[in-house]
Amino acid sequence: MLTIRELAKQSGFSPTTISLVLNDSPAGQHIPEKTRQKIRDLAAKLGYHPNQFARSLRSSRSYALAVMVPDISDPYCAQVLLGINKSLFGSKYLPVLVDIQNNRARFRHYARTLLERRVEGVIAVANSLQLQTEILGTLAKRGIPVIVIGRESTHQGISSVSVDNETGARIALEHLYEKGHRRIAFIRGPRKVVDSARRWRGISDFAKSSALPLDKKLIVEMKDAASSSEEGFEAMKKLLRQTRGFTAVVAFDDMTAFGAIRALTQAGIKVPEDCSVVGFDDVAAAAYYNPPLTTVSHSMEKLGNLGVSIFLEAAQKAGKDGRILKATQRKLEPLLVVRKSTSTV
Amino acid sequence: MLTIRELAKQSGFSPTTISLVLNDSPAGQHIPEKTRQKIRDLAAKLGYHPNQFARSLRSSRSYALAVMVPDISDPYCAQVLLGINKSLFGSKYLPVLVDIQNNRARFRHYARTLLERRVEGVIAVANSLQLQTEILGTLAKRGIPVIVIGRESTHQGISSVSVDNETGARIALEHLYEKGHRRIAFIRGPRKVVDSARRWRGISDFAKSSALPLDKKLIVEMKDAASSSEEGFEAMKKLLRQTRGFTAVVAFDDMTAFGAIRALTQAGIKVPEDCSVVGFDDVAAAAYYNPPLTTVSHSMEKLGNLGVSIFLEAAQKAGKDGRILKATQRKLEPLLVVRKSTSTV
DNA sequence: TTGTAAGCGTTATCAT
DNA sequence: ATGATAACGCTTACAA
Repeated sequence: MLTIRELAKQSGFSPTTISLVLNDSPAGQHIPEKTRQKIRDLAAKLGYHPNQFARSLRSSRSYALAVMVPDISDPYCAQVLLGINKSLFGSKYLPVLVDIQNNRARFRHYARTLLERRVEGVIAVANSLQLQTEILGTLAKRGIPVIVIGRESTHQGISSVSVDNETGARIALEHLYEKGHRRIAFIRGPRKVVDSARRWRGISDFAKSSALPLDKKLIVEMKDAASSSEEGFEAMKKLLRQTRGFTAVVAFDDMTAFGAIRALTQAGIKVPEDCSVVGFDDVAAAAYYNPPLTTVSHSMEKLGNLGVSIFLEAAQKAGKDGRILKATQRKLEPLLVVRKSTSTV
Repeated sequence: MLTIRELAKQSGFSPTTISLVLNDSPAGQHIPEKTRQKIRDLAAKLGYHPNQFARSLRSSRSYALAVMVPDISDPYCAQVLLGINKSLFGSKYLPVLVDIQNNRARFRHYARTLLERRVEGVIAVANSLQLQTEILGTLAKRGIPVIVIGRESTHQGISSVSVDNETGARIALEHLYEKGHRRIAFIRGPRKVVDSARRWRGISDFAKSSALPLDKKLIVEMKDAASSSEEGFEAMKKLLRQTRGFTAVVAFDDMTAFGAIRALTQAGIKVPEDCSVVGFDDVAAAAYYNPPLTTVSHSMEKLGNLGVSIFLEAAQKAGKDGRILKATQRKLEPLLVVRKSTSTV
């Protein structure tokens, strides 16, 4: 492998000069263009690449960003990852993927590993369960920027990028209301999940302000977060057993909506002709579901983008003055995407 | 940060002894248990972690495995990633995620970066287009184990884990045949995509051996690989414009099947009552689609597992005798997963 | 049984 | 304007 010393020999300049040129170091301001050219040309010709290990050892920087996801096969994660990758391209950072598998032990294990590897930051896609904060806190305390995606962080020193759940739920309901729906059913998220409460507040606020009655018979609550599609399916079946007196459903999220739609179709109820359905998230499959799902989009890609830009800023600051950037909280406004699963009464 | 030298001072032993103990080096066989204990205890107490940068510099090993995907938001990739991550857990390797975005320029860019970072291997999820081989070849030539997932590699020095497409297509068709279907339509994959031809061979072989006529009117070919769901939708609409004389469809893959189902539903044709549909891949969404899709599963998770085990073996060999393991080709037998999108005539 | 010292490749400091 | 040198922290051949 070609080293800078070898390059020095071949070019007749010293390693120092070469390093200064190749890194455009401010300390090498005075090196004449002619020298620079010679060095650059030779480096290119010989295919010289600085050894990252040596660099890292010198600078104690890994140029690695850890991306933690609760479960890689969750389509929600995939979109966020997309955003992260796009934003990271062009920077000198490479993402290290860490899949927690919704598992506490793995979480601990990886937290250690990441420390040892000296990753320069961690972007963690929020788990529906709240496992994370404590361990992430450990990382943050060690001076590593931690950014949580998808949930507001209360913890000092942890940044977050999340969605305005309240507004999201409100515009979903508003859409149905405007389409003339008055008998609307709800599949609420599990109590444990933080988002549930917020979304429900959006619902009840809108209901109050528009004098829409919320019938308890039309409200089902999900049990836990695993396989929301199955849960949506069951919830809808339960709903249908009790009553058919509704013309629309607000589902907790897209996966729930998918399950609900299946149950409706199976019961011979057509979506959207006989019953409208709205989801939340705008997961990729929403666009090609049968029928394509009207849903609240909060551009998970954008969540990822924002997460990266917070990280990049923190990393830069850290490199400069060795100080730690204080945590940032950002919130994204959601948007309704109207597809084929909703229609007028 | 605590160094081995500091630990040496505190313990009264030399850095050498400490290194030998902490790494269970064969060279340190003769160190008595008592010393070992003392050292281990102190290291644990002080929370000593060896600096990976220094280690890497010494050993020129990065303990990083690059995972290249054509498009992270493709559900096919997600499943493979899951398998890779699961298999990598417990090893000392961490996956570096590289999303090519179906883009040649990015591919080149990342190939360079990965070389510089000295990743110890590359697992590349096959692109539907054939961009890859040349650049991957460059990596392989440099002695980095390259494993392609999802397509047979012809290139010397590149390993691969792929699916028996022929068998897969055959069992899909066979299933419909056994359910009594005789007028069967086909949405063929794009010509460019290698898998298309293989799957079609499986189809025509079965047709021949069972005297099933293949009616040209019932065969549509897709144009390119982008957004196969949309293409499936269009293909089915085209099919329906020409004729309705079929009771079942074999789609190129799951995404195509999703599109086809949407078109059928939209035309008032019920799946599976009026028309059966089979897919290929068993993407996650297949399980919760409306209706849940009968499809050929080739456990992409397992593809990922196998890819990792090939890599791990190669990496170990490389570490030992510095030699490069010769490329391995593996093929997985697919399996039919019967769900709700197919029924008897 | 344990310790000394060299070297991995880079870059920052200081000298020329 | 350019170069010599030391240091980053670890491992390992060799010495004691």
